[in-house]
Amino acid sequence: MIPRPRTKRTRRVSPVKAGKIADAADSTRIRLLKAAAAVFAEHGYQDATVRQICARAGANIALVNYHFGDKLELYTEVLRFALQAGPGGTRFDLPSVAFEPAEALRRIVGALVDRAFETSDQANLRFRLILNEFVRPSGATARVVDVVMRPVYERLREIVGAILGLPVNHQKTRLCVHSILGQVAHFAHARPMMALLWPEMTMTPAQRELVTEHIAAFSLAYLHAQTSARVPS
Amino acid sequence: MIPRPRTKRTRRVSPVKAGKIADAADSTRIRLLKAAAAVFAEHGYQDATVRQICARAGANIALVNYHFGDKLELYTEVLRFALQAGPGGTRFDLPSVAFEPAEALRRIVGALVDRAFETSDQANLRFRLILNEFVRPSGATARVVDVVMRPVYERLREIVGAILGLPVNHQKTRLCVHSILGQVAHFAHARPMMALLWPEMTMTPAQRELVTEHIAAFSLAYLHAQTSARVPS
DNA sequence: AATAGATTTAAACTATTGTTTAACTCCTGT
DNA sequence: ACAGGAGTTAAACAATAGTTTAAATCTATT
Repeated sequence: MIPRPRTKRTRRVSPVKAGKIADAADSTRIRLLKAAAAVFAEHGYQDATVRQICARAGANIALVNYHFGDKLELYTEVLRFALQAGPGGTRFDLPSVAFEPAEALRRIVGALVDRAFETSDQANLRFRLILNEFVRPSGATARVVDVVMRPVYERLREIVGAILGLPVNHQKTRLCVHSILGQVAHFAHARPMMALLWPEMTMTPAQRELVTEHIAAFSLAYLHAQTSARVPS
Repeated sequence: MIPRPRTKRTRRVSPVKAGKIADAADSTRIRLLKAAAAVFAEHGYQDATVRQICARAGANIALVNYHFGDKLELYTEVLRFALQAGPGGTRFDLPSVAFEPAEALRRIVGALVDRAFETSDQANLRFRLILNEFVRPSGATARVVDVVMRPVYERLREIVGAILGLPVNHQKTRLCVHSILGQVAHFAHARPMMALLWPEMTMTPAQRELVTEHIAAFSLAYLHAQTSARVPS
């Protein structure tokens, strides 16, 4: 897996990088990035193979090293490429601050759940990349967290804090945020297990909406109960 | 990874299997099982290597194939070995039916959380084996589910159903059970991510108790709210 | 003690991984 | 036209994986 460090030679960046040559040159580069995004999202960093990626991109095996140096740099580039706002799409559907907190919570949960089960969508690729990082950190985990996870986390803390009437870094605020994230991650992640325990739950669109509503209601019950019966801890 | 199917030859079982020879024979077998349980629990099925296991057991590399046929059969045997009730311990601390449902829920959550963070304990090995199956099914997933996960799942359905006043296979009952399991799995599983988002949460014993109490309270809020404001769906 | 079978060992084998090499093609600028 | 570099290719390389082999060792029974 980890070959001995040898003469690592990344592509010498062309002096005419942005010139007419760039189009044709970037073509396979982009194809590799797209293929890599799909394969990494499906299998995770460790299980995705360079050959898989190249086959999907219709490129030679050596090209990932030629264009990106090595597999990890390709992965980092995929994250940079896939995690930033797509063309015309907001970064992670962070609901506007205009919504009342409860509605904002519903929307962010809905966005996360939809995203987790949407197939073959770029937004979904993003989500799966993150989910994989959750359980199998890959050396680029810190970047994933900073770029994608933390915004969602901070936004959720604002929303939950607003409902609870507690500061965003209060212990209780954070625990609740993790409870919400945990539910979403579980439904998205434990599918092979759920298929055995609850075969009827196949996450059809209707079931997805049901799950979203459930998670929101399940979470809001506690949040609202805390609001009404306030005992400063 | 998957070598071509050749002449698969498992150990020819000795005719004097239960005789005096068995002790010495089972010795390395048991050592392999214990080492394998630890390594599989730590790294998961795919990432654990036969060489790691044998090194830990102080055994030759060929012995896992000699005694178990192949890696997957060893893993299956580890599950059979590790997942059944240990000497003098109940299977999964399923709380007695004597407790009132809310207390039973607290206890089962507490047992799961403790188990998830207890280090170097056999019960913890069990739990980690299961957690790994959650996210990276290994071909023995069905067995893990049947032997370990399903009892917890069924028990939780009884408890939640009792609080909700709904049958165990009602949709809402199942959704709530998954919300609870999801929270536990999340706190147990997303530690590398949580270390980045919430560095202070290091799951000390005190924090574990806090998390347990939180998950129970968070979940019971919804369950109790549903009980009081019943609207048949 | 001797023998037969069970167990253990070191080494090899096969497949797959990421990576590198050297030749080759193609295009561009002079 | 042609020199030169960017891009591409097939092949090989090194490391590691699980597995197998054939010989050595051990052990229990005769």
